[in-house]
Amino acid sequence: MAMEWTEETIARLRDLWQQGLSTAEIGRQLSVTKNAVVGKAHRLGLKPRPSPIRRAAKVVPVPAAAAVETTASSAATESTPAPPKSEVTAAPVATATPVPEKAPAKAQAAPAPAQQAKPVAAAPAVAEDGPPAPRATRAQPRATAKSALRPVSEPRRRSSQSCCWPLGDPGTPGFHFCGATPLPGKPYCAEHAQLAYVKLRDRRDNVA
DNA sequence: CCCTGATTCGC
DNA sequence: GCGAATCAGG
Repeated sequence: MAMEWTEETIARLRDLWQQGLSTAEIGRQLSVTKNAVVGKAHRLGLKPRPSPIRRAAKVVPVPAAAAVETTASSAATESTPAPPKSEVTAAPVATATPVPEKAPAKAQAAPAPAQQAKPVAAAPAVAEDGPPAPRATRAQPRATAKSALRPVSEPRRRSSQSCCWPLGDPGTPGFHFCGATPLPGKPYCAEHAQLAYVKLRDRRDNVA
């Protein structure tokens, strides 16, 4: 069954996406797979994040018919003779977005260093429910978390004006977000930020 | 092997 | 429209 992309889930997707979280991570917090996340993100039109790969020349059949219609309509708009080979696609970085540098980002930029410390939705007060409430268990199953967790100074990228801490189970009637005023540059309010930024290396074991 | 995102294509 | 399968780079 297809995921119900409600306004709330979409809003969350957008928010998390904007925060720079990885697709897999967004998926975990949203209880969907990374594929679903990236797929939806595409359809939503948002998706200008650094891609690890270039993926340009594939084994796609590309019959001779593809070369047709070059002259027909698009006068001088479309004319890509296709690069000869390994074209180091100069990743079209955000057009006019103050995207943080990549280099320094590794040390102190995005709130999601990935693979080490990540803001995860720890089970709020509704954890007793039992359902797929976001949880933060398994602190350090492996030694990957060698570095200490520290969000340090977040880049001033206020995403929303309300804490997006999830309360309840997404998809259920009672689900809603905290809504309180978040900390500057963070998606959560002061209280939830404390719970959110914990060390954790959870994998994908959604319950939904 | 782990991770990442991108694209395809059956549903 | 959705997302698993697949691809592809780090």
